[in-house]
Parts: sequence; structure tokens; C-alpha cells
Amino acid sequence: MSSSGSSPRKFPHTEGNLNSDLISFLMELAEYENIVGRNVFKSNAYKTAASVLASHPKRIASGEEAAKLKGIGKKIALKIDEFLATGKLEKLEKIRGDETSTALKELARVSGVGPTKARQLYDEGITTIEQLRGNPEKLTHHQRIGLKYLEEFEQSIPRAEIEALEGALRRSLSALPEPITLTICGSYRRGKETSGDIDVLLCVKSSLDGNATSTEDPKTAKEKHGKKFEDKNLLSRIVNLLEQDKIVTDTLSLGDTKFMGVCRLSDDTPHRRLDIRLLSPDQFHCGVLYFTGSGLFNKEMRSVALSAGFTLNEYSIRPVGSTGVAGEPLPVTCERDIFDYIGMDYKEPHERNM
DNA sequence: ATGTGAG
DNA sequence: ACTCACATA
Repeated sequence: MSSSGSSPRKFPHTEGNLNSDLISFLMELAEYENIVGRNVFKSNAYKTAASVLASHPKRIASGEEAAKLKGIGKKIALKIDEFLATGKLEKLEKIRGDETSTALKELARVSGVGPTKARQLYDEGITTIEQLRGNPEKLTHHQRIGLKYLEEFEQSIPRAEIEALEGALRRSLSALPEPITLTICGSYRRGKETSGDIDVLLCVKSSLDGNATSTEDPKTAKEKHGKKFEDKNLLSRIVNLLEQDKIVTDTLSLGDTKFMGVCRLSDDTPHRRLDIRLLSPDQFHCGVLYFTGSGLFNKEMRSVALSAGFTLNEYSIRPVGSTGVAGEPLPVTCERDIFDYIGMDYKEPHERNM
């Protein structure tokens, strides 16, 4: 899920939370440390603190109370005290008034512009989106597209639009010679009413490996398990098709397994960020699980997997031997299989919103 | 190869 | 944490 922009979706599910005011000042500090301070560790510390508060069931009444939670230390506790006492944070007020900070943040709204590029531009005297528009030669292809659709990408996508797009994608893909399964993941699959982007998983029903765990000798099995496909051009063929059908309008990047780009449902809807991933059949369910998220849910599930003696990633679930070495991928026929392996109750996608 | 960025 | 794709060198 993209995280750029100052839209409501910048601070995931902050609205309505008991501690939403604390969460949002922590997220603002996290953004500052990332983009301006270029200190990923501090930034992550603030993000962790924010997410701890987000899943805390009670309103925090003091820094001391907050400091009892794992992930919140003395420094953050002090800031919470200051905020609770005065309704603001001196540090944050300074940051908001600082022209360098505001400029860097503004520039980083553009997809493809991160902390480093923002600083570069700033050093060259570019401080606004306006000025950026006047100097497109300073930008890569990705960044130019990000700039072109800046405002559109910051608008969240109504569920109904994604439903319609799903239909359009299926119609378009039905022109291919090989049957392809399509699943839209991300917050859409978790039942959210709006999403930030569209995350599509595709899987070819290849005649070759309908049964991934059988009679063939291990060597060929291993070769097939690699990420590459026999048909290296399949994804670009798919993208071409979607371009012809006026669904895909721009490409940010295109590899053998991953497309990142832009799509549009119709002339009177905004341009939207679209990601497509091509998975092999034996990876499909682990992929769907992983890309459905949420990120926090994945983290939790991976740690449950670990304590049950398995390692879980977007491609496979594997047993971890007593030596700590991961074994061969286990057969998986649906998402539920993965929950079963690690002894976790099955969670419907809409129950994975943490 | 290495760094940047997205997810 | 990890992977993919890109730009640059």
C-alpha cells in the first residue's frame, strides 16, 4: 500500500481510536525523522510507539502509563506528558514552522521521491511542487509519472470502483490463450470501503505444474520453483493487453514477476496506482495471504509460525528443523492450510485488519 | 555493483 | 525483513 501524500489514509486507522491524537503526533514525528532527519531507526521507533497505542484498548492518561507498554520508552513518554498537558508539542511546532522541513515533506509527496532525492532537489533550489513541474528534467520516469498524477494518487479509491475494475481486468485477461486466476488483495480483500491503491495477484494455471509435489526428480522441481517463468514475456503481454483496453495508462516499472503502474477505470474516474504480481501456482496461496495483509497481521502471523516451528514468507511455508535450517516448502491448497500448519484459527480477510 | 524507492 | 525493479556508474 502506498504511503505518500497527506490524504486521510496517511495515518492508517487512526480515526475513532481512543488515542488518535497521540498516534497522529507520533506519526508526524516518524515522518519527520524519515524524510528530514533521514534516521530510519528513530522513525521506526515512533511508528512502533504509534502502533502500540493503536492497539491499546484504553485511553492513555499519562506518559508513565504509556511507558509500561512495550515499544514506548522514556523519551516518548515525556512527549506524551507534554502533549497531554499542553495540547501540543514544542518540537513539532518548530518542525511545522521550519521551511526546510515543509519543503522536503512537500517534495516527498511525489511517488518515487524519497528522503535522498528530496534533499538533492532542495539543495538545487527546488522547494515546491510548482518548481518541480518547471524542471521535469531533474526527475526519473517514475518520478515524472508520480508528479503528473500527484493529486489523483492522493485520493482514496471507493470499493465500488475496484469492483468495477476487477470486472474490466477479467474481461481483458480473458483474451489470453491461457487461463489466469485473478485476486485483488490488500485492504480491498479485507473488506475496506476505500483503498489507497490496487494490488492484483495473477496466477497461470500452467499445465506443467498442477501438482507441485510429486513424481518429478528434485532437480527439475527446484528449477521450476525459481521465480522465473518459462514465458518471460507473459507479464508484458498482459500489460500490453491492459494498455490496449485502456485500463493501464502508464508503467512505473515492469519485470518478469512484478508490474507497478497506473490504471484508470474510465474517463471520469481518477488515475489509480496499480500493482500486478505474477505468481506460480505453488506460491499462489502464500502470496494471497501475504499481500492481503495487513502488514501488522502478517508480522504477528509470522511470529506465530516461528514459535510453531515454521517459517513463512510470500512464497512458501517451510518447517524449521532443530538445527534452525528451513526445510522444503509444504504443500498448500488454500489459505486455510497455512493457518492449519501453524495451529492458528482461520481468520477471514476482514478479521485481519490489525 | 551500489544506492534508492516502493511495497 | 525481504524482494523487485530502476538508475547510475
